[in-house]
Amino acid sequence: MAENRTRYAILGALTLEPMSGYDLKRFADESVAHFWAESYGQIYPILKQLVAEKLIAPTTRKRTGPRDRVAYAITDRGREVLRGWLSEPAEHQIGRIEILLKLFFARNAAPGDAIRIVEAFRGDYLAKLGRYEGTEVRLRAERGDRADLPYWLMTLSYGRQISSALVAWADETIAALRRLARESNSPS
Amino acid sequence: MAENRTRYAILGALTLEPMSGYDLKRFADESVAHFWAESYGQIYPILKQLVAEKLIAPTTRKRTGPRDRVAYAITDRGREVLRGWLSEPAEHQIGRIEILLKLFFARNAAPGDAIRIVEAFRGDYLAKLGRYEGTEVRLRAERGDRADLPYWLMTLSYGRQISSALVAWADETIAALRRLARESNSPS
DNA sequence: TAGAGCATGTAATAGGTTACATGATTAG
DNA sequence: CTAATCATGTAACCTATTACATGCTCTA
Repeated sequence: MAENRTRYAILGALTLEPMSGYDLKRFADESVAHFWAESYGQIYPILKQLVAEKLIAPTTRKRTGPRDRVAYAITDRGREVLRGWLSEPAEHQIGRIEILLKLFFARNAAPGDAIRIVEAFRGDYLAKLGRYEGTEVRLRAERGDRADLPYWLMTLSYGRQISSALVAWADETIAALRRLARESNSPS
Repeated sequence: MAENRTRYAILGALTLEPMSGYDLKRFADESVAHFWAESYGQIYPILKQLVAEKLIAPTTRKRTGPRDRVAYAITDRGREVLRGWLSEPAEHQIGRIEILLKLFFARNAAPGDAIRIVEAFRGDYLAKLGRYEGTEVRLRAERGDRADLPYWLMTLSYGRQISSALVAWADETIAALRRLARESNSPS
């Protein structure tokens, strides 16, 4: 069973600085959103668990906003556990890719449907590609001092390479689908 | 909420021929395994649901093996529902990519760990790449008659392109990690 | 003074995997 | 005879998302 990775995402984020549940969600949304998502429904219960296991500890409350804010800091044991996880190979998920499921059964679809779907897919990834470029520029400018920066850029590069491979695949696939449509219209 | 896609996977498979729950699992394992997985715990309950909704119907039992085997056939309503789903754009999942999470926090890891992990990752995708080539040859030979073949090849191409992009990314990333390690050992 | 953002949390639900139970038959 | 394969199913569990509740404070 895929062990709960949210725990490690939280431990990892807390190595950067102490954060509250709210902070963690914000952090996830702006930094790792392109390959990782977290929801409050996961974060808060797991924060409690981690405190019980002494992997993190609440720091003194601060009043930064309209409400008290409990920031959690990672403990030495927390760092050990994180390091342990980091030393294990990454499980690779089988991943369910919806567009491929549709394409696999596309013979049952109306003629233009498959093409439209792949075109939309292409558009999504082209847009992502643009955003990655932007993020890289911004990261280098704002976070050029961070020792973590090189690692962050590696994750961005992953996104960039996947996206451009998928745009290329979409182009090829759209061409093939058009060919198929022509052939079935005018069977020589 | 991501509507239950297993329903459509089953409906789609039953357009090829009537199948039992057992058959469906086998079919998934050998045809769409590289982008879709199904488990019995999903298949059997959903078969019942689909029967109740009249999207599929049990055919007469056959004795092909040591036990009775109930094959289900898709109904006209089932085909309609499938076509409806096929006409909608594919939702794209945010996807949680574990190796990127590890890399993102890799500054906390022991020196060689990140490199080892990316190397293992590279090996996995290189192996996949080889399997895709094999599958394509086999498919063309065994299923060259199937009208669905062109669609199936498109899903294979996706796998091939993703895999080779990821091998390239891994190469680049391993090089970058080695550079980082050298720099931290001998800070000029 | 209304609404947006801050901040924490929970309950309901969905979607899925794993492990197990059951029992027949066939191949080695 | 024993193990593997055929075949169907279920219960327990895990992970995660969504939607909601609460209530404060700052801004327009």
